[in-house]
Amino acid sequence: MANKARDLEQALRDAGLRMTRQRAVLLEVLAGASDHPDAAELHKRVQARDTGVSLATVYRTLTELEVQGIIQRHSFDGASARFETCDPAHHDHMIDVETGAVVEFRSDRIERLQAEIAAELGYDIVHHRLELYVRRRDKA
Amino acid sequence: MANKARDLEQALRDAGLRMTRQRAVLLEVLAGASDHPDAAELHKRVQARDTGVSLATVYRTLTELEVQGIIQRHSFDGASARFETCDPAHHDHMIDVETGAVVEFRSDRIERLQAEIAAELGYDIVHHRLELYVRRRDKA
DNA sequence: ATGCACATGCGGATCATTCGCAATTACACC
DNA sequence: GGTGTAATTGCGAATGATCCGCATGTGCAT
Repeated sequence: MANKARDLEQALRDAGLRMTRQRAVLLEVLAGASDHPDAAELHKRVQARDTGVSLATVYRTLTELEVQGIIQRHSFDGASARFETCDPAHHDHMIDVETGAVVEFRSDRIERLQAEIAAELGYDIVHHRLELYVRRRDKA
Repeated sequence: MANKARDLEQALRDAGLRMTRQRAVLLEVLAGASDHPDAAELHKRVQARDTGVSLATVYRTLTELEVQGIIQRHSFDGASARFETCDPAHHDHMIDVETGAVVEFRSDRIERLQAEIAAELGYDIVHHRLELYVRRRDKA
């Protein structure tokens, strides 16, 4: 897993987008984020490396990256959108309602059931969203 | 299914809220809505019965009703929030990405799997959100 | 009936996000 | 290494959804 930022840059170039200074910084930040930051947080992190990047550009680039399928945008419970790079494998989210921490998980069985349900009603799934809002189980 | 509006009124009163002309109309509209309207749409329907109800009041009342657990607020994919009265039975949503239509469904198997997954990671589910964004299957 | 806390209606305020537009700049081509 | 052109950027202003402040109105317990 050498350089994730490089992979993102390549993906961006492959999508026919130009590599700019501001995009490079944003990609580095995205590559280094293990959490799920929102646009304002990303902007802050980007500014820490290069003060010459506007929030508008962060938004524009995030939108572009999302359209190109390079990153994903999540809107948990009506708050501002949060982003993450597209992992090779799809996953859903579990949000700890007390700490706000996000845990990723995946269940092929659930995925299969979803497809079945949609099919029964005559639909194909374009994408889905499964979020479990949880609380750490009381340890006795 | 006698008078749903009456039930809502009772719930509102039981919650210690006052019954006003504007709330009565909104409750009637909510009781009669089989779809999942947003605040603007609800306001429009309310105005059709009584022009003297402001959008701010619709918002305030919807928020109050949600807090009291009388209605539910859903935020599908970053669009404006949509509301529905709380049904006795929980259900999830399937949103037609082309028409915006919402279909309700429920799968006990999925619910069970969700609980299992959370339990495995040491969590209890507080609530969840499962949305399938779908497209009508091409009928050959 | 009466009072007063709760509601309402405005318009203005927020918050996240987007847009218009003029100034830059990446990158293909020479 | 120049050059041209279309993609990008940075502002600040525009949006759209939703909420707030405050003065006025009104349910409802007494």
